[in-house]
Formats: sequence, structure tokens, C-alpha cells
Amino acid sequence: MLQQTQVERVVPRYLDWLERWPSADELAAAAVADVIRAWQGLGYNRRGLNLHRAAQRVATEGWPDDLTELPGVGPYTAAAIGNFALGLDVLPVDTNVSRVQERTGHRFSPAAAQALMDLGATVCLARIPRCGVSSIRSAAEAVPLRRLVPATPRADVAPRDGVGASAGRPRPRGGPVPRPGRPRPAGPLWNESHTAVTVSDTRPWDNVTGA
DNA sequence: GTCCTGGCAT
DNA sequence: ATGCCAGGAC
Repeated sequence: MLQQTQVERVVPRYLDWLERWPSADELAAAAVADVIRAWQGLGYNRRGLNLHRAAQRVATEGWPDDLTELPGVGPYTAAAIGNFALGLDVLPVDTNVSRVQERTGHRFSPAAAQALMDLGATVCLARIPRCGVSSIRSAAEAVPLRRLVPATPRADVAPRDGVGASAGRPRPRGGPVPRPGRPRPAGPLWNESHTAVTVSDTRPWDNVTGA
């Protein structure tokens, strides 16, 4: 349900759904019409169908080792389930996480998954990154601007004025604004779900990688 | 890589 | 109103 649909929109539907079909077996036994009806309003009805089919497959053949064998489950969802539900050491790389990794040039450990997602969704935004309040700004500043801009300007994207519109070239993806590095105080990397991730004085992102 | 599809930014 | 975004399927 969380594919392309916001959490707030999903939660109540998810709870109702689990109350009605608490297990894969029970969902598998449901009529397709009921599944579609229960999915109404969540968008992308194909996901509801896929979920139903996946449940049927799990009901008959059990859980596959490779979750991407289930219909509707790609690399991202498989990694997300692996990390959050199964406790596996895999990093779900959605566009938010991908963007953070690109801008910092850093490979984060799976332990940082939740913090990375929230950072990418609330601070390291695609269009207008809030570098001023970013806890990993210093990491992004260490990345040459060259690596954040396409080699050739995209013809289909008009140049924009803005804070980072440097070098007379558009920054279609809105990369972070590089500045001279400067010491920053230690503090929590991120806040909302109280994930116990803290940063150090020198290389903040290393604490997050577990390196 | 392209297409799908609903949400979202502009 | 228009175009971009984003996981998945192919």
C-alpha cells in the first residue's frame, strides 16, 4: 500500500485490511471483487490485484526466498520488507535515499534506512534541499558540484534562478549548495521517530554507516 | 531503456 | 493546465 501512497493515507486502510484479512491464507481465499472493493481509494488498483495474487502464491507455495518473485514486489519493496519486517541487512534504496547517497557520495549502511528516508523526505528534498538544517550538509559539501550536475544540460529543462544556480548552468535536480566546510556541533541526525542515530564532530555520516 | 498511473509541484 | 515524479513490469 505504501508504494506511491502516503503513510497517512494508508494507515487506517491498512488496519482495516489486516482486520479483515489477517493472513496471506485468508487474503488468498477472498474474492477478487472484494479485494478490489477494499482497495478503493488507495489508487493504483493493480497493486491490490498484485497483493491478492501474491497472497495466493504464498498460500499455495509458501514464502519465496526472493521476495521479488511475488507479483508487485520489485527490488525496493523486497529490500524494504527485508529491512523493516525481517531485520535483514539490506538497504531499501528509494528515490529519497538514492538522492541523499548521490549528494553525499556516501554508501550508507542498512541501519540508517529509516533515518535516510526521513532525511530525504523532509530535509534533503529533490527540488529545494534544506541544506541549512541538514545534519549531513558537510558530507554533501565534500562532493564536487561536477558530480551533482549532468555532463550536458538537459534541453527539456529550463534553467532556473535560485540559490545554487552557479556556473551559469541549470541544476535540474536541485543539488545541495556547496560551501566551504566548517566545524559543526554534534547532535541527533534526525528526529521524528526517535531513531537512535547520532552524529559525531568530525565525520557525522560515519556513525550512520556503522563504519 | 519505455510504459503505466495517481499524486504532486509549478 | 501542464509536466514531473516514482516503483514496478517488461
